[in-house]
Amino acid sequence: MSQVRVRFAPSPTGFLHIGGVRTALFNWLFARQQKGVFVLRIEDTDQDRSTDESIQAILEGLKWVGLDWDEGPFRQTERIDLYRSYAMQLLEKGQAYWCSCKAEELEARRKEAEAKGLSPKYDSRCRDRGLANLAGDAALRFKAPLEGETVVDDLIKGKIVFDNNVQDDLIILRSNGYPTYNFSVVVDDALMNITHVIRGDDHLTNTPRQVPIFQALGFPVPQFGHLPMILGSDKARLSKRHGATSIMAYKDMGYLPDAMVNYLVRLGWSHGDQELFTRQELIEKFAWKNVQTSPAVFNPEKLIWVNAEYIKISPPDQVAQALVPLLESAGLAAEAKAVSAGWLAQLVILVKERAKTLVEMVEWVRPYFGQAVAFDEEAAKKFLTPAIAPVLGKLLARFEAFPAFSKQQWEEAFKQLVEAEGMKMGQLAQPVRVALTGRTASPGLFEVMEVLGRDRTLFRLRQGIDRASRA
RNA sequence: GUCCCCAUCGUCUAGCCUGGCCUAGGACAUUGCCCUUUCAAGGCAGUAACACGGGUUCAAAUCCCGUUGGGGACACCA
Repeated sequence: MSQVRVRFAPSPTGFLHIGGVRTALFNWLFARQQKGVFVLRIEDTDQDRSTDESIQAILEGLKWVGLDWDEGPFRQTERIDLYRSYAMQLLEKGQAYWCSCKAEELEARRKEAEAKGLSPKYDSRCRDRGLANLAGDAALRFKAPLEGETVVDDLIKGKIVFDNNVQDDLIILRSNGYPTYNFSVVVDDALMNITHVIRGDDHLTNTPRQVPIFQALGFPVPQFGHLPMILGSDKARLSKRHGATSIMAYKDMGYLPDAMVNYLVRLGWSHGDQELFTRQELIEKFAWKNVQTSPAVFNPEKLIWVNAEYIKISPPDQVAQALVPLLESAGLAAEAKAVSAGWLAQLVILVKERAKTLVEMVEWVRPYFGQAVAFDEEAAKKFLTPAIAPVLGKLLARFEAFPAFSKQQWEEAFKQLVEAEGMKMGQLAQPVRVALTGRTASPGLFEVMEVLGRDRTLFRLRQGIDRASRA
């Protein structure tokens, strides 16, 4: 068995979307598992819609989710001569012909046929005219087989049979000399020795159009695998109105790349009851037979859960690193710069069980930067009252007696005071929480103090007492 | 309209190929309880599905046919 070679071939007409990432992911997984080659090819033969920014967005997106490619990126626009020469080969062999029908005419005939309830396929009127492209404005059409059937043994869907008589003679070279998708794909997949074409379900009906071209060109036909689509909550194809579809939008929303990969791979693939996988496990356990044949609805809530899990289990320094850009865009650039990576990782540990996304984490982490605390007015009003001020004063005195912070000792001192005052834990804990963090919700008090350190804890306690006495 | 694909809890899915172990399992979400200094996290419990109709068989979620429903494709887009 020769080496597995797969490819991801997006068209650069926008950002890299979630469906594209999933397609790339399955290709990548298979390549890595089989010790094969993952090729990246940019299908930019549509001059009007392709942009360089879009190519950059695709590369950026793939890099973010960690799907590295071994060859490419190849751009089809740099290979135009290649397609032309193969098209000419077909013409010479009599397997293609020039068609002088104008685009508008074809459009009109299609509409007419549809109105009559007929198939909108091309009527092959130029097929046997033996036209030459004298004016240079004809399109080249492939002579599709008129009878028989094309059988595709799909890796995911199994055997699929298409009647050849429903296929029409598709254009392989436009009148402007540019190849069309179905042709350049075949030439490239053949020339790049692609062994397995793994793509979205939406390409399934392109397969019986491409297979005869492989054959006409004398190329071996690769194996095909068609991944079911991703749907929105209304079961319609996933699109902008279902929420963000750009992979990079998820970075901005605070998702971890590993979480995206884990969620996306489980959307259509499973390994028993397992929900969370490391990359290595994914590579080892991936199998076509476990790929779903039916489309899957994208569920943002489960994505959030997966992300929360990854925030909890990923190495804190790694999460901290991913958090930095989010801190920056939240206006905490200077603060993030002022602290050490180690301390930031401590902060992550402090709040990681509470944040489901990095964006949420930014808010959880905000109170721990800087010397002073910013009070939530409502929280301060409710808990930093004149009545509590003297108790906070006593707590401050007890804490000050310790030359250094010790979680056990300080907690002990705190509890003793609560008992001495005849209070309930919460009656003192909440005011202290507000003094320390400015808010009514936070991680455990003594974990907070640990991250804050002795000096800042005492400073903020004084700040809280001051506020309470003036209330 | 034509062609193709698909069909298990609200959602992602296990089970289907190789019928019996399925009183249909797990996860997300949801509900309740527990834990608790707040918010989370966590633990426990609950609600919830084989689209429908025919076959085949001693036996069907599983095999076959049909219906219905959903998706996709029918461009000088990819």
